[in-house]
Amino acid sequence: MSRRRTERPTLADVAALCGMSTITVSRYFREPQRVAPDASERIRTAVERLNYVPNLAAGGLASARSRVVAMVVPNISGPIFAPMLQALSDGLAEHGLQLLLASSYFSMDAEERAVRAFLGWNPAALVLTSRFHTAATERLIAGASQPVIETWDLDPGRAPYQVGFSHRQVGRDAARYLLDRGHRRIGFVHNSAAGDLSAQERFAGHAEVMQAAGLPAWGYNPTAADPMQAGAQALEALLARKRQRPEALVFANDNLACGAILAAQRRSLSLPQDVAIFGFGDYAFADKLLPSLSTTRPPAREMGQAVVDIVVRLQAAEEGIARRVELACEVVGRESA
Amino acid sequence: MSRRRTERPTLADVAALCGMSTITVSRYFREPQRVAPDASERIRTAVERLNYVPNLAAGGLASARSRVVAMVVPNISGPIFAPMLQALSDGLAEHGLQLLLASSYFSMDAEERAVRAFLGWNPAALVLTSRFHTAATERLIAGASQPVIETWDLDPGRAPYQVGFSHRQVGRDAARYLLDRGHRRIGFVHNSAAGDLSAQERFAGHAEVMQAAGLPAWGYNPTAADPMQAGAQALEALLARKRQRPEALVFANDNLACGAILAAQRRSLSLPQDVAIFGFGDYAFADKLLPSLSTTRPPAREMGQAVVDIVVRLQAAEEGIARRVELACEVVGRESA
DNA sequence: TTGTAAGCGTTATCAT
DNA sequence: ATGATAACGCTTACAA
Repeated sequence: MSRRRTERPTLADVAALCGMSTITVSRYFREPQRVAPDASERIRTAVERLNYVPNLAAGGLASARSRVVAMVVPNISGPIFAPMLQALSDGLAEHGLQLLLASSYFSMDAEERAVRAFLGWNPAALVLTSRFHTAATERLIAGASQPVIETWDLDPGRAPYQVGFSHRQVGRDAARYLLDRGHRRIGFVHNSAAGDLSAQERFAGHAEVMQAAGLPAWGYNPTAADPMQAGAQALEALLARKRQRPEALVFANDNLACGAILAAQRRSLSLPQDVAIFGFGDYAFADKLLPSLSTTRPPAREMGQAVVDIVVRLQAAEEGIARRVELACEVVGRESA
Repeated sequence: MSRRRTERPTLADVAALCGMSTITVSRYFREPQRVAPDASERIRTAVERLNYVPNLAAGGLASARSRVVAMVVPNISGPIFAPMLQALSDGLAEHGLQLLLASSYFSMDAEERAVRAFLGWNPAALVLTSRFHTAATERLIAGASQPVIETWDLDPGRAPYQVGFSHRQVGRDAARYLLDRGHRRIGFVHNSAAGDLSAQERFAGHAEVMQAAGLPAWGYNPTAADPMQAGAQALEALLARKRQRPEALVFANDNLACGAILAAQRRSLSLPQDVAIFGFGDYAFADKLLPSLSTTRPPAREMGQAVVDIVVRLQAAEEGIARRVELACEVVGRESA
């Protein structure tokens, strides 16, 4: 008995219409060069006539492969990951691949749920952000037959493919940039959002350079949940200090730094004279602030493209794909530091 | 002969491990209340032991339904659509649905390709941006058995579900806002990116109100491809006019308006005295500029939530789901106008 | 270059 | 409450 619930034509309908077997029509889509020109032409016509759209669930089931790439990002709407997503989505589309997306809000549990659901699709690849996951996620990706690609971070010790940069190096470079400009009392403002382990890596790099220069490394923890408010809070609190008033501040990200710049505007401070401000991320607003924000630009688009490259080469079953792609960040010196 | 290409456990493996049939295990996932408590418990243990992940392609094939919602947006990384995507993705995740995403760059052909690919997944719903599509896309969605939801626009004449707002009304409201503030020579700066038909709707609303007030409606077409540069170009050109120098400018979007504000900063103009600036979109940087940008906030998150609501009710086969959800935009008066 | 047969892992249907 | 069986629409393996 037929269980067809849609009127959608199938491969069999196309095959019947042009008097060929289903497998030939199937080949027409997957390996066109193996189908004779006149057969191709007849198939093309039939496909058009019926407005045939291949059922990808059926294809995925039969081949145990799919043309989707699944990615989990902390958030979609933020200025951080969007450029990478765009590059990823565009690059995948060029190769006939599609993007399945979920956001984790820096919650490893949410990431785990997303990974679990995604693996059910047999994705061509599973792309994650950062290298910190729950134990269950680790188990899932270790047992997965799909390739896993971690982004925004690097860790030579790990098994998955990695496309990223060194957060520690970002911290080092920012500290050196400020030291080179003569600052000595340099503070680091942490992200009030917990779970941003990469930001802690950046602080580690910062601290490393400070200590090598014989200077104290210290961080400030704002309590405000909203990043802009947290940045403002940090600025107010630190400039109010009688002793050890900082000359420069590195913020865990541009949102925090932006909050500080706006707070400085309101208080009519002049930056960077009163205090130099340095961020991370080079968000879209960084060059629009007054003063414009000095920050570090992560290789967002480049990471997206590198992921596409890996996926495409995996699809083609190429050999010798590099397991680790290290990309460089760029210090963008503007007015605020 | 077995064609299994992965070691991944299947429903049959779980069933074998706990001595039940596959269908019972299948029910455990889909209709838990129909499985006896002790059976449930045994299944739960087996699932955990094997780290079982359901094959969604198989499920989708068998049921002709899937737990994915496919969406095509003009772009992912822009400040415009990201908040809606975030709300959509989050809302879907709460209901165990996933988001398949593609960007069209305002190209109807790219949209068509994406729609074609997406329909192959039998998505629970297909979500599009705007109501302008190629003829082939129209044919595809007309013939699709999946529900189609159009967003960011409204058109009573169309068949798909719609969740949006009136761009024409946005144009009207902006013009009235500026008229109320005493401006009379008000210009409209078009988007240099072609294909943004919604922006032309906003201009139509603008023109309507201007003409009703007995004032001329006119638009300026910048040529620079980059929106920020286009905005700057428009400001320079229009303020250089000897006669009919505008008192206020409505920009097709906040990017253009931002370009104008930064250009004004460089020229040390004082806004809104020299010229009032009004945007559209309420992008993340709008309140961070100096002066902060007056603009219209579209109901981005609300649209995402409304789409989720429709999808969930469709999944539950509810009756009487509204085919058109009209949401309101909000004029956000700040410093620039 | 094309075709046949079997199977991918799940769910709908019907039966008990 | 549970199960047997037959699809779902496609691709693999092998054959011709």
